[in-house]
Amino acid sequence: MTDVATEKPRRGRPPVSDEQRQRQRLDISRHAVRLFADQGVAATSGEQIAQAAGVSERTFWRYFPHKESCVEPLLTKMVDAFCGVLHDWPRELELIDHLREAYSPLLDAATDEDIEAVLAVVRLTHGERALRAAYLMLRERAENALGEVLAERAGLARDAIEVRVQAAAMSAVLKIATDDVATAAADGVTRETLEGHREQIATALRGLSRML
Amino acid sequence: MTDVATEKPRRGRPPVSDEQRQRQRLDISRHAVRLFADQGVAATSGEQIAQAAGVSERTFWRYFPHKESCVEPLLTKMVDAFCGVLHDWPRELELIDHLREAYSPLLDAATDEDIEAVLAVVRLTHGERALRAAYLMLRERAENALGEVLAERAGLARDAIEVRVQAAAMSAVLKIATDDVATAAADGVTRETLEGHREQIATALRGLSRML
DNA sequence: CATTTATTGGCACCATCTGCCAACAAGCGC
DNA sequence: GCGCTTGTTGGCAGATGGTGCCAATAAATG
Repeated sequence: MTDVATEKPRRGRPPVSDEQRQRQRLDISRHAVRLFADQGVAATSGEQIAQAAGVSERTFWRYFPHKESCVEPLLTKMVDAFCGVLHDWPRELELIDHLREAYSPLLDAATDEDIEAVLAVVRLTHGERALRAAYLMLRERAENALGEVLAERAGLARDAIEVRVQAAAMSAVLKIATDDVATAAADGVTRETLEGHREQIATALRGLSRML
Repeated sequence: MTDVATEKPRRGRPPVSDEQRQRQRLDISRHAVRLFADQGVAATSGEQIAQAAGVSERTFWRYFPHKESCVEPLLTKMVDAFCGVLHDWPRELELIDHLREAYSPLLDAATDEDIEAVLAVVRLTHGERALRAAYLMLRERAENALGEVLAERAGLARDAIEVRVQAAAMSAVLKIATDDVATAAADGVTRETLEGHREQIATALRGLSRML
């Protein structure tokens, strides 16, 4: 009776592992994004995505509550990686210096194709309302993670006004930098454009501090 | 042949004026928001909104491309008012000082019911994904307007990085302040809660500058 | 009143997404 | 292997979101 796990003999088929599920979602996500980029979101039906990913339409809708949320797994992967870097941000370093050190592994963690796909999505969000909405909501999640890191660093409560404001401001900076890189990489991603993201962030951060 | 207007004798029924159309949209908007607040967005059908507003479902869908965009007229009214205040921001004043002077008329321009409705929408956006998306897109429009004001003040191009970053940061501050006021006014709006918005903004702006 | 143009409402239609259920897959003890 | 239990899948029906098309009507002009 001490261990909760022993109380359940666990009969029957076990549920699929969470990672398994995530990988499945990610796989579908890649197919969906390719279709979105090729023919637009509106012109891509759920049936089409399901077929491309090799699942029935029904299970597709089980994996994704809305069509637009197909972009989520791909984007979250990046956002999570970035949040990880953020989390290791040592107290004594400026953010930009920390990024200079820790940014490259972030890029190596993903395949070039995935990075390309993510940037394609970011570009798509400028014309596709539905995607824009999904994108913005994801950025809010990132802002939240950023808020927690900042709160811990400053020794303040997560909901302190300074923490929230600074998280929002930095998040905005990151958004702009990302947007710039995405448009710059419109035709073909080179290692330089990606490394440029860091410096883009640096420039933007400077622009922020100059406003007093 | 010199005047374009004289070339067209204009026969047949004239198109409804733009303001007329806006007023119609605003009217429907009010009905929709009430329903949204009462029973949630998902539980409110387009048919229901149309019926409440006294138009056919078909024309309802003509006025609003998506269900969620029903909140737009009500929100834009506020955003536009705010942008107007921003536009009159004299070069020599700090933003917060300008707001202290010009903020009250903004509140008087709308009925208490509309203000209440707007705040209700802002609160709703925390739980209703669809509304959140619409809300965020509207905020982007506001950020854009802010960017133009800032660009003019600073004598810089609209797409200069400093301008964009500062607009984004200030927009984020405004968002947080608005959120706080909306939750604070959860049960009943008093004049104080609304005037408090100004000071909320002031506090937030201070929090921003403290980040260096 | 006839003509012209704009808006409206009704209908058919496709796409999105959900509930329900039968089929099947994957573990367990025997 | 066979049952038993549980989780996932796919198919089908159905509600809702949203669009195109067309007839009816409204508002102007002469």
